[in-house]
Amino acid sequence: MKQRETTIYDIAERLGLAASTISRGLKGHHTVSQQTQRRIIATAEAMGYRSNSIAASLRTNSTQTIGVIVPRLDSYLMSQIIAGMEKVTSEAGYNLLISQSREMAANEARSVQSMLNSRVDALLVSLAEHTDDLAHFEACRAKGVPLVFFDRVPADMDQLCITINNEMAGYQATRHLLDQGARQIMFISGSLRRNVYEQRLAGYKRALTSAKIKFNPEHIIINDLTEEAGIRAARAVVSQHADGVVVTNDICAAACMNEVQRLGRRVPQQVKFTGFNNDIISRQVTPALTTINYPGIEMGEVAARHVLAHLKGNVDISQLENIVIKSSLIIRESSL
Amino acid sequence: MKQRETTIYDIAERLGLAASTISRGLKGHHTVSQQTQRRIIATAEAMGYRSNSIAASLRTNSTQTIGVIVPRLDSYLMSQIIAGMEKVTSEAGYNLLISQSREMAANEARSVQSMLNSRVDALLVSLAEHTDDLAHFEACRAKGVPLVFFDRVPADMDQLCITINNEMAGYQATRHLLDQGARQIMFISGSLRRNVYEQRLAGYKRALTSAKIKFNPEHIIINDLTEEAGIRAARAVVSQHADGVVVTNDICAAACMNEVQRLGRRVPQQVKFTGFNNDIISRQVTPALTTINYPGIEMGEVAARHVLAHLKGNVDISQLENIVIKSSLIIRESSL
DNA sequence: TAAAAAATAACAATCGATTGTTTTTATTTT
DNA sequence: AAAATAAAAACAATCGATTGTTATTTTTTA
Repeated sequence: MKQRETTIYDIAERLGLAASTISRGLKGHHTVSQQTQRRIIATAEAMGYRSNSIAASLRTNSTQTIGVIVPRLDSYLMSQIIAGMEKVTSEAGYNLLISQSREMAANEARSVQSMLNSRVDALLVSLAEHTDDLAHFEACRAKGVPLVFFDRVPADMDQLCITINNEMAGYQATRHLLDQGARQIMFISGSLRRNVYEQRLAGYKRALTSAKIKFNPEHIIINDLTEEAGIRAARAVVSQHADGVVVTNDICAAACMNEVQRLGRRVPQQVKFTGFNNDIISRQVTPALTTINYPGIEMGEVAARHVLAHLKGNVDISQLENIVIKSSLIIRESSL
Repeated sequence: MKQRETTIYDIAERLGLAASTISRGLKGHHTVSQQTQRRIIATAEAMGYRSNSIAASLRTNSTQTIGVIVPRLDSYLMSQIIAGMEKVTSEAGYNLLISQSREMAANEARSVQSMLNSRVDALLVSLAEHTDDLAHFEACRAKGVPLVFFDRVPADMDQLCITINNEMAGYQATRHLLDQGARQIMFISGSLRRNVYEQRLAGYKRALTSAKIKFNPEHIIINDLTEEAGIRAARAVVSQHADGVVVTNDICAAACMNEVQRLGRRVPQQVKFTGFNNDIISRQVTPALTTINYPGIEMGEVAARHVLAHLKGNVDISQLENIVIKSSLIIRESSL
């Protein structure tokens, strides 16, 4: 039972003015006298008037809304990124329309469509694991809707991408374990279809090469980086006699490390671990987990700020290719 | 540089039909012949037509959008709840407009206004810590916008609320520690202005009473439940010679428990801990943390399903007062 | 004081889809 | 074949705010 809402026409009628005058009066346009403005605002207030953004959007062709599509919402990193975006956009008067692909390309495509139908002013996207065809983003270009990728970005698309230096982070984590004396270093990662994992692997390989250690494909485990996956991976860590493990996610790393200890290996003495993201869990697990600081909130803020600047016309994101947020290795007991 | 979009008028012109026929044809209305429908759909496809939801919303007075306001987005529990909501609503063709109050009543009020301006079909809210005046929700009632609270709900508002049984959970956690022999049990909690904490405290007190233990106000610590707060609280736990600690959040509990161990107390032998939420961290910390399973995803799903059912007219939420999601104590090593 | 200039406010089209009503066309029935 | 009915499509108003243009006051200037 939606009530009929008060409109500018109602106010106009009450005051014996034209609707256009109400519209201008409400936003302090100089062609409406101060006195009339005060009357309009007072009456609007009294009548419980609330501007209908839908009508305004239709007319102005701008919704003050930004669409966000992430692989999954129930992840600490993603929630940090979104929190950063929300802070920046809400301060600028923009709303956030959010959806999750749940790692499926079909859902992602549906979301893009739906958001374009909702006429979002811009789109911020982190790719689903199973997205390989990027055709569903073509519509953004066609409609002129700014598109920015973050974290999980496409390999070859002429579009602004916000990432950390994943290759470097993978290198640093691996290099650190090598420096600590590890020689049989395993690498546990999410699907290599996604840049974040593929590049971390590249960094891992580079570190091995730099230490003149031959890459062993058996040392690579690809899974979904959940707790359960970490526990499963622990058996391989033990059976492969690994003395170091680079995991591309703290949750999986923590679970794996705990299970490895349960299986009788001592961490860090026998097996050293590094994780990824600097999740809270990395600080509270025993031993504390060496990890890569991933500034999620900042990534969200940067992505949002660039999109807003582009919408204001201050920046042209089509002139930008890549923005790299600074990450860093945080060394804790799990690798010493 | 937004392109001009294809409209039903463009399609109408191309086919020599009326716009109304295009509109009906696109949604398979029976007054448009099968053959014409096929022609319309094919042409729409060819012209890259995308329905403008804004225009439709204006006309139909329904946006297929649900607003969500949470105290903060970067919390694992909240992200689980939102994930549950997103799953249910997206399957029903609804979008989610999300904002965070960052625990401030003013932001919350602003979000309500903004969402009403955006004409959301319904509103799902979890209260900010500092909200005591609920006047900003009055507008929802006035406009007839369905309003459902979850997790952090108002004490006295005639509105549907989705919660767990916080009193019972607080009782169970405390009772369990008592059963394990603890007698000096501290209670670490967020602001008692919010039902979730106030009721857990009530459960704590009831458990003490049931064991004929006098309530000691010095055993209550109120903080913001962060890691840092947990670490700070650890000193009090030690100095008060507590042998049991009920913490209303796993992150704070894990941090506190770790710090208490660092300070030389043995857990669970000397001090037993229980947390809240069944966060991943509760499983990975050492010793594993006894906690209350808080089904966040399910809470989000239930909230969303009820709102959708109400919008469809299948349920009248104004006839419902409270829906309690089942929670349960999960016993792990930290309390044995 | 009349004309020019400036300040206010009204007029009217527009954004794009929806939907009740009417008209036209096609199909049945007698 | 004419009348009655059904099917298909057109017409036109509507949702509520915005904005370019025009009209009316008011103020200033000559």
